[in-house]
Amino acid sequence: MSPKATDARKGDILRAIYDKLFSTFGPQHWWPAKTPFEVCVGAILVQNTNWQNVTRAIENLHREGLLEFPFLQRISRERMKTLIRPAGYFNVKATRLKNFLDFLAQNYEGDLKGLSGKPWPLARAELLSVNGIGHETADSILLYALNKPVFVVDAYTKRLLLRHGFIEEAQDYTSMQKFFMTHIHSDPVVYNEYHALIVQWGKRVRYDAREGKEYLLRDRKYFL
DNA sequence: GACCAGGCACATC
DNA sequence: GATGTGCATGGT
Repeated sequence: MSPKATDARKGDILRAIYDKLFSTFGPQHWWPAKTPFEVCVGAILVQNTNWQNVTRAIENLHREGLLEFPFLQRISRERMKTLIRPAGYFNVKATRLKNFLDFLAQNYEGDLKGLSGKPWPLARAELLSVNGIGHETADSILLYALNKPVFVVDAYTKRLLLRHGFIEEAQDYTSMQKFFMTHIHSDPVVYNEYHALIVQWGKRVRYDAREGKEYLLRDRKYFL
């Protein structure tokens, strides 16, 4: 894309990519969780880890009946570590989960509705103040647990923006998020689907430098 | 055995 | 402010 592409043009391309991804991969039905609380737990456990490992940890918690705030909040750090072990980084993630649970307990009596009732920029700032919750985790919670119109940026998102020439070099999280949120109308349903589709894109699509095109891993057909 | 996967905080310069 | 490093499991 030419650096001089107008903002309107960039928006058009961004929407065209969405359409192509949706027609290729279909609705993603994110977040794969039963409750908003489970989304929060998953959002912390998935940090720098593949989702399959997280599902093992979630299953452990579910089997023990711990996927509800009052029960999870009560268990020891050691038991937490044992149960979430398959998600990797279990020492740091146990601490981060505890930090999040303490935050919920101290400010909202363990009820996500209290957090959800606040304007999302405020809720976002509060989440970011929790040690172990960074931009992506906070935004995943806001979008996928609380249904707020916040775009989630991840490593795949950055790759897509670079690949398609929307940006020329890596930019910080906030600017990449702003890019999507200024070009795609504010809608949690669309933001939900777009981010999930970008993750599919990252997993299922590779770049052929010789052809300068992308192809689907499943059949090597060219794509985008 | 190397590399990767839906980050984040902290140390160091 | 930029860059480097530790954290850990399970699949390919």
